[in-house]
Amino acid sequence: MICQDTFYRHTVTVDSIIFTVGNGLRESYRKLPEKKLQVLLAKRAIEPHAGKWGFIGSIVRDEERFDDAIQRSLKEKANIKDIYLEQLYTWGDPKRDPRERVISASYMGLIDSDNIKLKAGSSVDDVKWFDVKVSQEKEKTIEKKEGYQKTEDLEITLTSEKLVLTSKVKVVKEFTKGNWIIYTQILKSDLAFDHAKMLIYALERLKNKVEYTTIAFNLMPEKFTLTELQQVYEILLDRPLLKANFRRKIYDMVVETEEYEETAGHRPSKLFTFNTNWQPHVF
Amino acid sequence: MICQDTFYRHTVTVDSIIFTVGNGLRESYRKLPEKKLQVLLAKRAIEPHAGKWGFIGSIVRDEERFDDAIQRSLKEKANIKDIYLEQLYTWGDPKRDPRERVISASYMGLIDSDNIKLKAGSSVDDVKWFDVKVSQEKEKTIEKKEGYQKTEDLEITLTSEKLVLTSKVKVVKEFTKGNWIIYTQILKSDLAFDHAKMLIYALERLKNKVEYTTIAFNLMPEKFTLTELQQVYEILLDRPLLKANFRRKIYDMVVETEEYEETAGHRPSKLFTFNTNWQPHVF
DNA sequence: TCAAAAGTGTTGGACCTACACCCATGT
DNA sequence: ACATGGGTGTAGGTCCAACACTTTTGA
Repeated sequence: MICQDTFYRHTVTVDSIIFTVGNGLRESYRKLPEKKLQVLLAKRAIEPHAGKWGFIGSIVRDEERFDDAIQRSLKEKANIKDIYLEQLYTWGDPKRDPRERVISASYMGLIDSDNIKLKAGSSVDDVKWFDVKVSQEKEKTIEKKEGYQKTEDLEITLTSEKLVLTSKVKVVKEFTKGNWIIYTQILKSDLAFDHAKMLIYALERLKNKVEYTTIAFNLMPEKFTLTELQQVYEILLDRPLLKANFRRKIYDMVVETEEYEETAGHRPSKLFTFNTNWQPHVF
Repeated sequence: MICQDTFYRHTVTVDSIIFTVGNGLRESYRKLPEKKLQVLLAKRAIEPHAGKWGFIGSIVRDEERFDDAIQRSLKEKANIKDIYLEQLYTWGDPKRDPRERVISASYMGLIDSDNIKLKAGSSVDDVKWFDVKVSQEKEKTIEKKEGYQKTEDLEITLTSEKLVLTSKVKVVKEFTKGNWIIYTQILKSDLAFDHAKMLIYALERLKNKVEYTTIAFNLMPEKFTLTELQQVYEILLDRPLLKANFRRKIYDMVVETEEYEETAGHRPSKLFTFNTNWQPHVF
């Protein structure tokens, strides 16, 4: 049995879920452009799922570190270099790839898309930013003996110009004896593999981390206005924030510059940068 | 190149880092027993690292889900069944196994050790709870251009009766542009593989999760006193808590029973159970 | 009687929420 | 003039840390 075990070998990939916040339309000369959450997808040129859109990833080669595989795939396939990434979760379901078992370690990255010139590379036909919209279709909470269970049907809509990809995912969150157990099931998806699941998972983590870290700053350009920063927070948290309170909260994390945004229709706003001396309160 | 990639195959394992809180000595008839954090280790019967102590794990078989592999290995090797586990991190360094590349998905579990009868099973010579002590030997913070860097030398001491295992680990935490990047390096370790790294990582996560979840309840028996619960929190957080404040904080999460602890030397304390109707404030 | 722990009440401060208000700009 | 966003002040409430105090028990 010991010797047998040494024969089990698996294909392992890394996949990156890259988010950015893009500008929408400017309604009038007075109004600021709307911001919107976007995710990077590539159109697969190779089987399986050739022609479908999915996250950028790659098979991990012999003697290749995960980090190297991730950075290599992003460079080769989309022309993205040296970005902040963090490991999210490793997906091990034997059936997640239709042909053979493939284990995938997923990573999340956040970038300012204005700093990046996307370019489709090897084994992908196209790379694009897709606007992300998740809406809850149904929701049900039932009491259980030791806790309760919440079922949500989510519809994910990803749009890029005329392209629209939709997925439906059922999320069952069970709270038993103090622990969350979460099952996710894809009901229908235009995305490759189980990437709809990965997206839901990444969005959840993103929301959580925005609250108690400074990851949101990865989405900002070098210099930004406080309203821009607030818009980014609002989009990530998916709720409106009060200006005065938001500013007090992030006061220590930013430093003002001497520059102003030359806008139109209203008072110009000061530009800020990230305060590199800022320290989180707890280590 | 596409065809080439399909040939890369890797051995994948799952490893479980199981914590419990055990009782120490009772100094006098009046005093309560000291509590101490413990971690489960097995003495490896097979190569590589035969004879060394390490976490319980197993190679993931064909068509086997990660969860199944974890639960199987715990049952086969230590006689532990159906416990709460959560995925921690996947370690992909090509050199982490001395013989061939092995990728490991690590899981963290918390149990009440009194509910478990440990029994060494296949491919392990022994399984034991080890008291965990981590002490900081050196610490240095240096300012960098965009942030700062903190270096810690940690000494990990794991003890079980007469057995003492020590490890020294250097942790470099870099805070750059709002992101934590953490490198860990094992200087010296009595544990198998990179398990010292895994332990440090798990302890960090454990501390964080105790603050904003109810995982600590996994360490408690069905019925417990509030002081016992507080002791568990104190050990996990590694700092003393004030009784009155602690009780107000966990007030909603517990329900009192009619029973009392028959103690000695002081006023008997009421026994509580976890409140299964308790809901975290934010979903 | 007394050491140890069980258990509760109070106070001041930090922080958060909500809202109100004034300022500066381009058309 | 005015719509729009820039920017700041304040009042009220909640939560938390720190401390003080009373109660109950077994030896």
